[in-house]
Amino acid sequence: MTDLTPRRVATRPSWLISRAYGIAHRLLGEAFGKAGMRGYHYRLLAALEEFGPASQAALGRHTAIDRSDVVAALNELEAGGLVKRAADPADRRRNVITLTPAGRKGLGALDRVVDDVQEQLLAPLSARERAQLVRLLSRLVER
Amino acid sequence: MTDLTPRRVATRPSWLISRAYGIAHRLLGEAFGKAGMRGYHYRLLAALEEFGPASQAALGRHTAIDRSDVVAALNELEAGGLVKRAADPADRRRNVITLTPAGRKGLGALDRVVDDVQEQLLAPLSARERAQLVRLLSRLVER
DNA sequence: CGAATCTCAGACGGACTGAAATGA
DNA sequence: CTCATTTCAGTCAGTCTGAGATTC
Repeated sequence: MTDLTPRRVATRPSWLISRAYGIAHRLLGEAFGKAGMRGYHYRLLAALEEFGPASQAALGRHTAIDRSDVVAALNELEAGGLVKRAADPADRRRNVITLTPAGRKGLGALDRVVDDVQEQLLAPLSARERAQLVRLLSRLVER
Repeated sequence: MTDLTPRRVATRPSWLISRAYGIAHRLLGEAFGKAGMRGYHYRLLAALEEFGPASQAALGRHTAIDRSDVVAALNELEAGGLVKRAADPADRRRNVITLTPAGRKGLGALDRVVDDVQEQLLAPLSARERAQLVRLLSRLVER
């Protein structure tokens, strides 16, 4: 595969990033799938844990998930008992989303799943090289 | 945006790779769009230049583009006069695709477009750091 | 016969848009 | 009246699947 793609393509940094993304995306998809979840669920749970109960719109901003997709993913999380929806008494347009104890536990389990994926993803690199890669990518990404 | 996303997400290597991919994808899309092209066109032209005239199936393998999408992209390239389709006399199931002189010129122009994007993408890094990043990503990707 | 090639039509999941309903 | 929020329906581009026709 790699040796088949044209050299002018295969050597470009943007191509390497695309391939790395493809690998990460596949690993994450498989790992979340085995846990009956998707990335959206993890990001939403993580935002709730870090920022506390929030409206759906706020969750959308924290996670960069589209407002429509926040609705759908929360429906699923709520059906699984991982979050609770409640009307905000202070502003009745809002639903306040709260992490349940089960949600907190589920988040912990997903943390381990995600850590596993990082390990697989970075397997070819030493600890020193991993730190270097993270440093470089952080600079690339924070512009 | 970055400072809003949950820390457990934002610090993970797979997330950094996703963000880098997002940036690269956007820059490439915009740049190709201005040239009236898409990534598929570039990859097909590059494969033709590097490997010589080829069947559509072979092009699909070299570029990892789906058989159906190869058909569509070649239709567009042919309409623009960048490639020529001809029946293979040795195996009449095949179309042999050939780069035209205009196609070779177009590929050169796209090379410059793509190089521009690399420059924008890597702008935050020094030459030394860019080489380091490429080295690390290559290791990550060739497993 | 089975296998490969080209082509088209349609499917399919992910991301986004528009608009309605509600309320600040 | 304007703006924000929640929700649903529908769109849209990118990718892949199925099936048919042809040829090996």
